[in-house]
Amino acid sequence: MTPRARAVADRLHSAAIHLLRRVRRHDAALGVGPAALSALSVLVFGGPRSLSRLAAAEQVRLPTMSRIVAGLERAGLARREPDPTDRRAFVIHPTPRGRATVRRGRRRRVAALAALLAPLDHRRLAELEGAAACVEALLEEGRD
Amino acid sequence: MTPRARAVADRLHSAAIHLLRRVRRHDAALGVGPAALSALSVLVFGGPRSLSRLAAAEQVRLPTMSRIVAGLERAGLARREPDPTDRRAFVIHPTPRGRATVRRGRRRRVAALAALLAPLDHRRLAELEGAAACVEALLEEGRD
DNA sequence: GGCGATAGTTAGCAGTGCTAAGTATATTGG
DNA sequence: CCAATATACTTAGCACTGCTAACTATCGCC
Repeated sequence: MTPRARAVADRLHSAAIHLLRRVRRHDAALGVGPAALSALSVLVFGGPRSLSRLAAAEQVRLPTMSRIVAGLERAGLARREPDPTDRRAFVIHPTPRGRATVRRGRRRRVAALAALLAPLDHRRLAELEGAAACVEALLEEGRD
Repeated sequence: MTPRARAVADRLHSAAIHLLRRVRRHDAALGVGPAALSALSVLVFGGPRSLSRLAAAEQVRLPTMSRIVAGLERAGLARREPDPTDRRAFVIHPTPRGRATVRRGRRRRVAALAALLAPLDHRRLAELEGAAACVEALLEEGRD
């Protein structure tokens, strides 16, 4: 373990915490919590899936995701269909309202970050995007 | 607002959420919540300060930070000294145990991220560090 | 001295994480 | 084929962390 990796890990952690705190207020205006919004995004962009698979994608335990999906249903943002191949399971789908909510949240978030990203040139933007993609890829493959 | 910025904002948001969920479990072993740990880190690395200034640094409201600091005190990780220049205010200091806890959390976090960052070459590491620094700098100057 | 601003607390709510324990269905081994 | 085990999900209950509203105490200024 190099001091280099230590420093990078610390900075990533800190930057992630502060970035999320910044956007949190704007997401709050949607009336949907951050975890619910993130799960809904997965359904919209990654496609419908079972509760278990959604929980795995979000790195959260089953009961947590169960409650989140119950909230999404209550809010009319997702619905569950029976899984024809397994009567224990459901397939969770986003509703049209759910899709609209994800789009709206995305717009708000972008508006909030616009002021931040504005001063960056293309090279800098590309670096940020590359870094984010890199982190996501590492998390994906390093799935314990 | 370019589609480019939209895409970058989305990826940053998603990467931040998933990165934090990954490290959360390891931080849980400390017996200190993530917000408390982050506040304590600020005290350790950024120096003692008042509740208000700590809340501002963490982008959190006063009552939230008040409760967090109360918890840190109860756990023996921080203590408050009266501010000699203002009898309404306190200066929050980390205790030796608080410093040790931050160090331990840092070690655990690094161990957790080590497996992720291991496959990266120096160029990639530098890119991640640059991106994190960039985000922090933007958040700092864009302080509303 | 008094008035508005600032530092902090308390109470109470919502959201999100967890484990433990229970139900229902699937799968597997004898 | 039936019993044991494993899996999908729910419910209950706890902890942490965000918020606003309402309060107290002090500060700074006229």
